[in-house]
Amino acid sequence: MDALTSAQLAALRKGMEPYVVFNEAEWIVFIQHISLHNFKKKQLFAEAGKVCSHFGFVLKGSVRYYHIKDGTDITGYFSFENEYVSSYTSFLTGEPAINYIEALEPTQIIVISKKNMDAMLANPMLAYKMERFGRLLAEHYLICYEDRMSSFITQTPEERYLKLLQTGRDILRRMPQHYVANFLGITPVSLSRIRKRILVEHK
Amino acid sequence: MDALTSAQLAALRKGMEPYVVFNEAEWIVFIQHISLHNFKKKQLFAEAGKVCSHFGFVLKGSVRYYHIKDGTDITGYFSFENEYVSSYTSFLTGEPAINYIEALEPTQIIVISKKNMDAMLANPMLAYKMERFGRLLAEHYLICYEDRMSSFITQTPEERYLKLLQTGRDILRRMPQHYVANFLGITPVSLSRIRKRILVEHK
DNA sequence: AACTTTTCTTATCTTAAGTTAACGTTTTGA
DNA sequence: TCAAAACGTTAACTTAAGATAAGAAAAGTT
Repeated sequence: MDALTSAQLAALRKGMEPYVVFNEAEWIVFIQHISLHNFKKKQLFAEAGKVCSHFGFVLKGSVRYYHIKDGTDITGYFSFENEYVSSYTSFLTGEPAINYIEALEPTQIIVISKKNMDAMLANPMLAYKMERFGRLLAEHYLICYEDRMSSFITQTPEERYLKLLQTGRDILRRMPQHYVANFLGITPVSLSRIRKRILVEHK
Repeated sequence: MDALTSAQLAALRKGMEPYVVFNEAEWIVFIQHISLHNFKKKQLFAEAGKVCSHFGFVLKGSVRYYHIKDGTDITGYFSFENEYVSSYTSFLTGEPAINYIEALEPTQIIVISKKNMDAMLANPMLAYKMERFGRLLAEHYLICYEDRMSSFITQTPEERYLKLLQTGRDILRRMPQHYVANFLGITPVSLSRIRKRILVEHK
């Protein structure tokens, strides 16, 4: 847990801008509620069975969300720079998480604890903007999930992969293929076949 | 579009209680921004290609969310009494919806238009509580989606069905099976087979 | 009550995904 | 730098889901 540089603070402020804009006085109070954490590769940000009592903003690096089922892990999601990260359900409900979140590389995350988040929501100086921030952030993820859910309902794995080719550059460039496969709801072997099928068809 | 009875207003107030509690003065202003709509069976609440500029609270009846793909419709979700309904992504972004929402029976829905919602968010008397309501409601659906997404990533269709048997009583009791099948991400024929498999195994 | 439509099951056939294992390649880290 | 681990592809086999069609049962309509 280290002090934040002004560049790091600026990155966070910019990352929050679509959701909320603080004035100077508010910002000074706000940044007293945050801290910087450095995660080594494979270090856990959240752990199944434990309450995830914090959420974060990824400054640098990336994280992987995964479940463990029958001894093997299954990747469900990723977060990259300038994205938020948490085991949201656990953070919001206070119940133990059912998934793990790990750093995939050395990763810097600005962390807000549940306790500090609640303190800000209860602080008249910040309450309104924090409610708004929370609303817009939750809505942002709601939209992501709605899109992802409907792709599972209406599309085949192959169609989902083709869509990812168009819109998911970051994931495809930076993630090992077997993680991407899980993310698409299939096995690594199956994704390998789909890729081959596409190669042959489009040549 | 009709006037609301006091019983209907009470139902809404109770339905919002987990998220926000209004005092009398606030409530009087709030209810000036809502209206009651009666939907006949099969009448549309939202339509693909059109912006869904309203959201609602189901007083009575039920609705079905569906996509049309290659000429056939695929059911993605349902809302019942005391639940909220909207093509959220469209409502929140202002872009055309990609899905339809229809009443499955004569259905009463209390409707808030985007315009009125924005007016309340801009009204100092209601702004804070509406932001909070919006946050908690979005978080509620975020949690639902997270749960549903992880079931698609980590479970087989059969496992999803078994889970629905435990927790989805309303859906199973009130929805035709071929809608439930889509909801689980499979075809009606496939669900029929899964049901048979389970029957044989557990006897 | 008679008729139509919807719903569910069943069967057949086709297609694709899961499983396991082997192999070569790349990456990692001690 | 060298051995171990991780990764991606391929193959063979198994299992389950998609597509289509037919028929029975249930629900809805006139």
